[in-house]
Amino acid sequence: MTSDRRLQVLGAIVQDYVRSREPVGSRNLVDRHNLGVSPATIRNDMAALEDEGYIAQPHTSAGRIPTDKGYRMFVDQISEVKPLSGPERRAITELLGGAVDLDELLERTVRLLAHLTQQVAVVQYPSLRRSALQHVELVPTTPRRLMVVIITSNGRVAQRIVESTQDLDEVLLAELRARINAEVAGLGAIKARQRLGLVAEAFPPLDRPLITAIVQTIDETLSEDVEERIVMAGTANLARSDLDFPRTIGPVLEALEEQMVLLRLLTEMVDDTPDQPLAVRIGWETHHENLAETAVIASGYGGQGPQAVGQLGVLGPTRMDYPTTMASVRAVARYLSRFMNG
Amino acid sequence: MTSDRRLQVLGAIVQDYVRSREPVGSRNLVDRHNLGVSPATIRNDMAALEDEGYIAQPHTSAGRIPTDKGYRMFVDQISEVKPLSGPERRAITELLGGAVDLDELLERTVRLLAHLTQQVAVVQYPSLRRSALQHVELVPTTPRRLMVVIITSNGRVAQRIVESTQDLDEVLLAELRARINAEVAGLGAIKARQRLGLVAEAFPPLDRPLITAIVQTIDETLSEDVEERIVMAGTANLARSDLDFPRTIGPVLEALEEQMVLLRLLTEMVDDTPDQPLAVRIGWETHHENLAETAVIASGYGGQGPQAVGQLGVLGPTRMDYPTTMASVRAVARYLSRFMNG
DNA sequence: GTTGGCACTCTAGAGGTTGGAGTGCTATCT
DNA sequence: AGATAGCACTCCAACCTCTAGAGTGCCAAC
Repeated sequence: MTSDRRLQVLGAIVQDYVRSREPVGSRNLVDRHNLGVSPATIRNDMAALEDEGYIAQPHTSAGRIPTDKGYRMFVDQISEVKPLSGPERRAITELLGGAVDLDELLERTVRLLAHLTQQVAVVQYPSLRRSALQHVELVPTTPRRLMVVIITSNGRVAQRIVESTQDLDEVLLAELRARINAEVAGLGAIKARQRLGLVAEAFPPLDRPLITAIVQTIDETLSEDVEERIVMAGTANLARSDLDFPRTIGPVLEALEEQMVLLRLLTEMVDDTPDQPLAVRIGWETHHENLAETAVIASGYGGQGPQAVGQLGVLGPTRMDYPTTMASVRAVARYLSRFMNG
Repeated sequence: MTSDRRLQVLGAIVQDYVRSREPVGSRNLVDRHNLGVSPATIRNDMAALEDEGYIAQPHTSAGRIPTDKGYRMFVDQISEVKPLSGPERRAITELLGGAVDLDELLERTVRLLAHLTQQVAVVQYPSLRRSALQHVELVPTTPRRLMVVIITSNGRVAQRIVESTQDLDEVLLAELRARINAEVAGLGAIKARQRLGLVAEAFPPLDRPLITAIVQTIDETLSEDVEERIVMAGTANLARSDLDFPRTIGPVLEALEEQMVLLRLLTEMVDDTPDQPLAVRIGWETHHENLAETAVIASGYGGQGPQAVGQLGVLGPTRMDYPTTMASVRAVARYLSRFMNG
């Protein structure tokens, strides 16, 4: 990639292809974008771009379409992400501000994102591992069964059942509850787990088994992957783009059902580029066969880079409007961060 | 519908069409099912069936396909639902038995159902309105903010935030918590709501505003539709059948995103036929344009008929294997009931 | 490095044709 | 009266063939 104009040509091809969904030829290109040169010149550039692997032709004597590598170059070229319009921002503020609890906030966020981008949107619940604890509650539900409720400062609530071998003592529970909360309230999960180990020592040996069980349950809950959850919206948008890539919708839906795959992908993505606010994976870059023709745009929220408490993003065909979609993802991530406590 | 053989013919048409996905003609029919009569005779029966609206032809000189009315007749004809095989039952028991909390139980259930039927599966969370309360917890999260956590006997946990105008008094909260639980624990939501009104009276007027707010929040949570939730799985199965009804997948996905629509449909269905264990809606019977070519099979779980605590079901093309699917839905509903406490 | 010209390639779409599956009807048989 | 064989008719789906048009690559000229 040397010439400056070639970049321009690549960008034009991407834009036109995204618009028209059809291979774009040299004549059309000079007509729509005033490049100031003749089709023949463009053809030379195109040949060069094809040699370098940025574009390809479906068949001889058809126009060119961008390759994954071409999209990648295009995306990397995007420097400034354009902000949303005033009314859009106001609408978002109003929508997200009206949410009454975390579930609703995330539900509204994911719908908003799907609506803005016209793609499939995904939002991960705040990871317990990276959240700060607000409160731990011990609720006896039967004489020998206890529900441990963990509440984070960003509003997430997790529950676990603990079975006891002996009848539960209300006084002991109250003391334990106070102790645990004094120890861990306000702390991040990692520090909290360290502190939890000390709690048992303050109690008589007779009570240790129960306390250890409880502490261990909390510890597991704070560390395990099982607690990771995601919400999704906009799958109907897949069917819209179905018209052009009909064979792909099945695999994509399959991938969406594999929540673990999605979660891993999202975290990987943002971890790989900790300094960038937005992470983009295009086609094979997802390393997932079912997503070979899909692009993913993701961002952390509720904290900068590695401190992000969760991820959100959008999946769509590689042939998507990257600038606009990236703008939406970034904006929604910011608004979600703002509206989430802690 | 008079002749006995005509019913047989209708059934044969339904079966063949479900298998082959192609209009079925008279010759093929007599070949595959040994009806003991000639094609010409069948043609007469088919003409009659068409007059009565049970079957139709896509175009003149094509075979017949069942109409919604035809499927309906076929389904109503199914008397005994065949049980699952031994290994299947064992696998289900093992799978559902391994769930550690309600979220996981429902998640596993919906995946199981999707897998068994190869369709889209839907499971509604136990409705708070029809669940028995187990415990209400009041957790102060900031000096003036309170989280009300409601736990039902079937393991559902709902939370709500209550803001107070004055600093919260720990002693008062303890008393209130004890009082509320003494009043409502073990009761169904309806009775609990009645009892809740009495709680405030036992406290000094000064504390009434806060208590009223709390009680009202609980009351709302127990009554509101907003708390209804569903989980879904198997949307990828839509793409499989996509090959034959490609235009329909979009609308269906849209309908699936409208969770309210689904919820209403499920409840309506089971309410309409309170005595039947299974409810079936075929095509237009759903009264929903997007589901015009979709059939829904639903069942309540966790209680007989109107006492069911929630619904579960399956959506698929009207051209589906009703007997098998119905068997799966019924079986899964039973197993879920069994594995859910309360 | 750019451009015009030109021969070449390939696809998508428009007719045109045909085989086969299916129907409805009528006359006949039981 | 119901069942059947025969027959003429219909219509789709599949297969050809053909062509127009868009696009390319390359070469010679600017």
